[in-house]
Amino acid sequence: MEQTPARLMALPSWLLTQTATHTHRLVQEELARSGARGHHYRVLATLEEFGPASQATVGRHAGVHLSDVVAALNELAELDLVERAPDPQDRRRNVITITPAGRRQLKKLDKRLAEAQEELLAPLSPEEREQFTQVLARLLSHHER
Amino acid sequence: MEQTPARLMALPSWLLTQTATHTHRLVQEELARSGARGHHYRVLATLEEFGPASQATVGRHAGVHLSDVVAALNELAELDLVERAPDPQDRRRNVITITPAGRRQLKKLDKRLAEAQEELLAPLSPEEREQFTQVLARLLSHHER
DNA sequence: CACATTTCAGAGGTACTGATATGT
DNA sequence: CACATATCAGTAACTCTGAAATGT
Repeated sequence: MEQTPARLMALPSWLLTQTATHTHRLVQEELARSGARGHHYRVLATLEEFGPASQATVGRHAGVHLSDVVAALNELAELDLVERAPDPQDRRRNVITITPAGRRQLKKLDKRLAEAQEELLAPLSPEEREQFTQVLARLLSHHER
Repeated sequence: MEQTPARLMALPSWLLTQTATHTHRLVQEELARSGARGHHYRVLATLEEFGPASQATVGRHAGVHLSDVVAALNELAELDLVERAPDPQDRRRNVITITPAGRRQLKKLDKRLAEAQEELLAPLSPEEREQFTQVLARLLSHHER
């Protein structure tokens, strides 16, 4: 990469989105080593933390668009990491449940992601990492309102 | 948006990429108000700061993939914001030059982006903004090596 | 009837791969 | 010949829109 215009280097939005691009690549590579992709982790994490739920609910928790939840669940069900069963209470719904294999996969992915964080934050001291994370959390919650 | 799994909220990579998504949207909306899109600003800024250059050079400075430089320049040339002329020294090359209208557009976009930064960083104090920007710059330069 | 859920088809911006034609 | 440039076609992951079918 050659020199970047000063205008760009001074723009937080540019620094942020560029860093996010690198981060995204790191995360994707780590997940791929366990045969998973972006949405898979979010969906599995949601199911483990909030329990069985309809696809719509899973999507809202996981921040995955409804249209994309379908595809993600197809893939996860294919690998027997989740189960999809009709809800007898409300026949519009499917109830999605994480399987034991899904929990094992989730644990693996947790480790992968821990490594990705390490790579991402490598140049920062522990205090800086903490601060940085806090600031990001504040920004995100502000923009989610 | 409903509650997000704790696992995700604790992941810097997640916070970063999510915030980047919001940021990207902010920036896009601002640029769109002046009829521009992502690559346009980067290309114009590069041309103004480094002077006329070949398409390949522009792309490397602007961080835009060569395949995409072509399309961006087509659009910018269509709007008379840049000029594309064959290089007599090296007949493989086009020399790209920003036009006066291009400079005016760039100034407008600078203002748009300043507003986007303001929105992005709204919850932070001036010192926090400064720190945050510094940390991002360190992370980016680390991952660009 | 209004509304929620699942599903599919497709668009739009970004990043990238690969092939080709042209020229140094 | 190796290499650089400009161009085009197409892939991939992500986010989102719109519409249809089903059910509450």
